[in-house]
Amino acid sequence: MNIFEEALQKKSVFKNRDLVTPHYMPDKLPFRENQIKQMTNVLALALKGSKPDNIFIYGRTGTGKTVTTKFVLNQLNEFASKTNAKIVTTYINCRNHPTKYKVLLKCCSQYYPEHNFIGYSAGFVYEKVVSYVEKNECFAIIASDEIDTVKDLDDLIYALTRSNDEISKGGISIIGISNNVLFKDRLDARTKSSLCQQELVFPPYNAYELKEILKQRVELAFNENAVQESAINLAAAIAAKESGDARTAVMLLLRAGEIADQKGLSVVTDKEVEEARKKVEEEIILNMISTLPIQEQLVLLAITKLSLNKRGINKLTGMQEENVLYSGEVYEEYCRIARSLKENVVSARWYREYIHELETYGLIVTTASGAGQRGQTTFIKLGYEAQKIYSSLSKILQAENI
DNA sequence: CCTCCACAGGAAGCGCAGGAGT
DNA sequence: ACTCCTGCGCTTCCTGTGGAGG
Repeated sequence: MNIFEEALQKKSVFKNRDLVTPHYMPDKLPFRENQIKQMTNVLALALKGSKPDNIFIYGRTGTGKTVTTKFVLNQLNEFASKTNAKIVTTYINCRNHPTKYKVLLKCCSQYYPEHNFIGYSAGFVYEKVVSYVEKNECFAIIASDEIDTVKDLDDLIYALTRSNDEISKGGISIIGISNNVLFKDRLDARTKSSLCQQELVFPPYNAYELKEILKQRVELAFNENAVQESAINLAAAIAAKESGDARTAVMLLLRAGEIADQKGLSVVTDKEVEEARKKVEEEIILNMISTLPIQEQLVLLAITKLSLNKRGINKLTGMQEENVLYSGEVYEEYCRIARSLKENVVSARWYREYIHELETYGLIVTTASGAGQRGQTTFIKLGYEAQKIYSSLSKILQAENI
């Protein structure tokens, strides 16, 4: 028998596996009715012929910011084309378009699909965007996901806000999406007030909500009775405890289903979810680490190596503690590693910036030294199990040929 | 009490790449 | 095609901090 024929004939717990991948966009968004209503109310102004306020959306990863926004924009487009309202919506992931210029360029490529504006000056592209809106007397809604990654955000917001003065009929509105709560406070006061005319918060899902979401997905994606109720509960409980993140919850189910398939089981139980949990956690860590610059990976490597090799003894109590490291010794270890790998070694000052970065990603936890310690230092601890980080790191560094 | 230690983190500046202006 | 400009990653230098030790 052909090996592919064999693979196709293999029984599966999935009815439609695509529906439990993170890319799938459900047509029902439970527990986001409020946010949808608020967004709809603001954007509906465009249908009545006046410019909607700018909206700023924030919430942690996996709280449904992106899907909800896309969903509302889809509905808006659908309705607008039915009623011949002049509305253009653009969705931009700013991680891939991290400057004012690139955001505007992306808008242009949608407004003028037959033209290619790459290489034109920033001013020209801006004019093109404004004149399109002006000429068509339409309302442009620009949704900028991960807006905190835009370098010259103040300029972008200012330019788009100001453009509304030049446009007599129609207007440009911005929907900014961010998962960084602190980001809002770092903004220039003017930018902040114009971007945050309307604010929307997406709170993390609790265990009950996650359970309902998972149930809905299970019905769509899995065969009937292929997932035990308790397995769903467990997946929801794990995700709720760790982050309230719907994406990890869905990933848990997906991996659990795959594990069941591998074992040739027809039902997904708690056991598979438990196994999937390890896998998903590793995937998350691997993902996070692989996007880090090499130097930060080396700092992290220094921390993991030390935590694996060393006892951590609290000098005050003399007790065997969890692997707590001193900032100084980590720096020394990092220098050794970097030198031995023939990578350049950054200064201690910059190393401290790296430590901050790593902390914001949750990969490490730092605490200021208190009494019992000579002088001022920072204690560093890993945010995840050292062994897991170590295995991810060695995979990545190997792939990079280091 | 003063001084030293072991750092934290601000300020200034430097070399570089790539984009803008001419 | 050319210079000019600007942002980025980084270094150097410096001031601040709070306990330890004399």
